[in-house]
This record gives sequence, C-alpha cells and structure tokens, in this order.
Amino acid sequence: MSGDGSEIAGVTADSLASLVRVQLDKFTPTERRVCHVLLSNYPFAGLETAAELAARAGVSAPTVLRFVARLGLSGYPEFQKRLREELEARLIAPAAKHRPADEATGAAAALDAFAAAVKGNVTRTMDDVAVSEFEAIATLLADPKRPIHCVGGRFTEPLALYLVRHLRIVRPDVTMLDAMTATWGDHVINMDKRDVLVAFDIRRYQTDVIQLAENAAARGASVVLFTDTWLSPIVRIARHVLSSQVGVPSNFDSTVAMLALIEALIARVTDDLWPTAKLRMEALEKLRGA
Amino acid sequence: MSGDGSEIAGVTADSLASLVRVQLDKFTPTERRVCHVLLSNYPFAGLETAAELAARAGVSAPTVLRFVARLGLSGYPEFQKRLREELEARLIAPAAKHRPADEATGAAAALDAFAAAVKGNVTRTMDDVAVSEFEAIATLLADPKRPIHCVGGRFTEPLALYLVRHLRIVRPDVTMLDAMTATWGDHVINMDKRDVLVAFDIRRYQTDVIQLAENAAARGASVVLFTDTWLSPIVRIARHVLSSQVGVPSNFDSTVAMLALIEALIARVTDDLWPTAKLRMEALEKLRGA
DNA sequence: CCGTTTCTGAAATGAATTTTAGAAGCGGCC
DNA sequence: GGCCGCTTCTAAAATTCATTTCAGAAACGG
Repeated sequence: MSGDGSEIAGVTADSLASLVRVQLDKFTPTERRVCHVLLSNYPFAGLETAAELAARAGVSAPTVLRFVARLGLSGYPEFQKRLREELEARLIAPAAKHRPADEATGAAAALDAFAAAVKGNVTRTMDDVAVSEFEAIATLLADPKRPIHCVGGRFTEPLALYLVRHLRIVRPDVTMLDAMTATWGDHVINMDKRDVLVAFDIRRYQTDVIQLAENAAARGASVVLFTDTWLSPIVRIARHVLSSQVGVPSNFDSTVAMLALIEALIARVTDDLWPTAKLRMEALEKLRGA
Repeated sequence: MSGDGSEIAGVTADSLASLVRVQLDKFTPTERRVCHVLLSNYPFAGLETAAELAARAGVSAPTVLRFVARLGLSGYPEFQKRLREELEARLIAPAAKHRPADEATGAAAALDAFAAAVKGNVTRTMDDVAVSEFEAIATLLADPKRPIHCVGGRFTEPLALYLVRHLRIVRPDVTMLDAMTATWGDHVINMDKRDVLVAFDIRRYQTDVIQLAENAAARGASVVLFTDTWLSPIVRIARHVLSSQVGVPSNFDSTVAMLALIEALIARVTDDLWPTAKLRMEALEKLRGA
C-alpha cells in the first residue's frame, strides 16, 4: 500500500496534500499562503477556479499558477483533475489513509508517536472517568449561587485560566487565583461552604497550590482537584478528583488529556446553563460590537 | 438539520441527486441519459466540464446545459458549485457531528462522544502537519539569539501562556504579550528581524491580536501562527502556520489538538536545546529548593 | 549602502468553456 | 402525405478562465 503513489518532481507521494506538506519549504512565501489555504480545507479549496483560490489566499492568480507549476503539474486543469481523482478514490475506500509519504523522515515518525501517545492518554483518561464524579463537578460548576475560584501550578495555571475564560462566559462569579503571589490570602479569607475551589496540580506538586487548597478546605470550601495519575497530595482534602494520563515521549508531561476533560466539563456546564448562557453570550456579542 | 434542504423547481430536496431521481420523468430522453451518467458516479461526473459530461453521456453540450437549467439552476457554474458544497458538507459532517441530547444514552455516552471527537481532531491535525513547517518553527524557537513573544486571544491566551511557561525553562528571552491591553505597543516597537512572534488565533478572530501581528510583521519580525482550519487573517502575513481541528460536540471549539501540537513542539525544542536546557532545569531546581 | 537576484501582481493574451442561435431530425396528428 | 411541435445537434458568439509577459518591489548578499 505504501509506494504506489504517483511521482511528481522527484518525490513520491500518494496525494497532492502530502506532496505539498513535504515540499512546503520549496515554495515562496506567497505560494505558501496558497498551500495553507488549500490544506486547511483540502481538497475543496482547489476545486474552485484559480482566481477564487487566489482570492481566498489573498494572492494573485499568477501566484496560484506558479504554485501548481512548482508541484510539477502541467497546469491548473491537471491540478483539479488530480484532486478530483483523489477525492473519488478516497470516497470509494474511505479507510486507507496514513502518512506513508514522509514516513522515512524521523521528525514525522516522532510526531506520529507523540500523537499516538496523546490519543492513548485521552482514551484512558476519558474511559477511567467516574461519571458520577464528573456529573457532581458539573453540577457544582453550574450552580450560579456558588462562587468559583480556580488555581493552578506552573504548568497548569494556563489550564485554570482556560477554564475561567469559558466559565465566565456562561455564568458569573468566577475568579482566577494566583498561587504564586502572596495575595491569595485575601481571596481565601472570604470563602465559606458555598465556595468552590478548582485546583490543578500535577508533578511536581507545588507547595503554594497545596497550601491554598488546604486553607480553602479548612474554611469549608468544596475543593475540586484535577491531577495526574500520581495524585497530588490535595486528594486528601479534595471533595472531587479527576485524574489524567500525562505520559508522552517528551521531557515534559502532557496536559492534553486534562484539557480534554476540562472541555468536556465546560460543554456539560454550558449545556446545563444554556438558557441563561445563551443570553449572556448574546449580550457579550453586543458589547464586543460596541 | 433534516428538512432544510434547498428548494428547486418547487421541490424540496437535500441533494441534487435526490432531486434528479425524483424528477427523472420530467426530463427528455437524452437529458435522462445525462441523469443516469451523473447518478452512476455522483457527484464526480458533474465536476468535470460540461463538454466532458456530455461526451460521457453521449450527448451534446447544450443538452447538458438544458439539463441543469431544468433543475432550476442558473448555469453550469452554479451546478458545480452546489455539487462541491454538497460534497464538502458530506465529508465534514461525520467528523463534527452534533449529537442531540436526547439520543445520548447518558453522560457516559456524551463523554465517549467527546473523547472520540477530540481524538479525531488530534489525528487529523497531526496527520496534516507539514513536517518542514513544524521543523522550521522548532528551529526558530530553539534559537536562543531570537527573542520570542507570544500572544493569544480570549481562549487561546492560556495556550500561549502554556507555551511561554515551558519555553522559559529551556531558553531565555521569552515574553508573553497581552493583546487586550494597550501596552503591547511598547513591546512591538522594539521588535526587528530577529524577533519571533507566536500568535494564537481561532474563531472568532480578534482584531487586537491581528493588529499586533501585523505591526510585528511590519517591523520585520517572523510571525508564527497557530489557528483553526478556518484560518485567521494572520495567515496573510505569517511566515509559518500550523492549523488545528477544533470541532467537538460543544458550544465552544476545542483547542485540544492545538495543545497537542504545542506540546509536540515543546518536546522538539527541548530536545534540540537539551545540553543547555538540562543545565537550566537543574539550576531552577536548586533555586526552588532555596 | 548598492547591485543582483528573486519574487509578486497588473495588464494583456490566448485558450477553453459556457452559452446562445439556428437548422435538421423525429414522431405524431389531422 | 404534409404540417407542427418537440427534441437534439452543429456552429458560432460571448464570456470566463488560465496563462504569459513585463515591470516594479522586495529580499539578499556583498
């Protein structure tokens, strides 16, 4: 199945897409814009006229023509013919597709390995979620009467921020805490049983986040913990815990699976709050317009 | 989504194919030959030129033209445009299918669906990466002589921050810009050809991020863009682009695939810089201990 | 800083395609 | 059998499209 692709410009590839990807650095800057537009909704962008594709990419028609010429094709008609043939073949045999073209290069293999690891993490993480836990957390976050506070460590603070940015759209009373400054005491001092602290903590667990969580718990707040499978010490005081797989071929851990969990949670909460969330989003749209 | 097909010639149908089938007896005998050829390998037969379709059906070009006119279309170009749109919708649909809540058997099924969508996004995103582009970006980011600046929109700013937090560990001269405040001018004013701006921008594209990128590019900085498949306007001025799939069953887009890309990039850069990065990490460890 | 090379878009060209117009073929009906 | 309407093709017209040319602009190297 691998080598049966057509050969263009001395390079063997099984689709124009992969050919474009492999040779991306052979194109001039403007031609590259065409590449990206084509790849971003492949192959349909190429089925329009050359002028339309050019307009879509913000370049002139001759640039598009030079682009197809550099691919080794005789002209735009042949370019479209190949796209149609590929599409036809793909629709008949939808299963077959993987990166056979550049499998020789190590970088592509590394990317594939990384992708595989990430997908495995997502699978195991989502499969292992206790649905009742997930639902309980969603219910907490969807309760507008409960103030939400989010905090994260060095690498997970961005995830906390991501959650905050979304929650703030669908409900009020969502704050971001900064574990690394001394100011978080001001926030925690006001917490009580109604408050919810969402803490993110993965290796290496940060003492400042742990302390913050402990203090919040001591004041009666409900602590929700996102952590890795090694489990942050916060599990001991957390009311709800979601753990994620973090292993990838890298010197750092991966938070992709954790982000997937977060987004799933956001989706769930947004769904719960949809009647009011919809109004809020529309109001925000208007504000942006002004 | 079901009954909103377009109406042509007084008949409502969700595809030209079904429209043709229903109205088959309204056509003249020769036109019917065109119908059959079109339906026999729909819709590809219609994507060729009118003359080719005519030859395939053994009729003359005007017959094909009358055929499309009888369908209520303004001409052959519109006919092809509709076929392309149908095909596009059909190929996109299975990936980003919105599940009506009632069909889901429960929260667990919703989680599974979300996980499946996310994994699909990661797969398509990583498969579609131009390796040379990825490598070029990694090389840029791994050059300690090039100052790095990161900026993101409302939802992508956390991702930019995530990148910054990691890059700062393995190399110096990494700054986070805030597109939403007016202070970024101070940063941009100092940029030159050596600087690298990493911009994150997904729907809805933010004018402040776009402007910042444009100004940076005008000063000669290399712009690296992370965007969705709809492509932010920044593609026009970006030197390197990585696009990610974002569709999930949610009211918000997913940035999981984008995060996977970012992490892969971080892994690559860290690997490149490992001799110095290792020393930096050890030094940081000591600092934390003290 | 300047000459050289490469790249890019505007305009002009030429080809291809869609579209229109007119004539020939075909069948049915008086 | 001849007239009429419908259908279909041939041929020419008009339009759109792809392509080439060329000049200006930008990047590059010295």
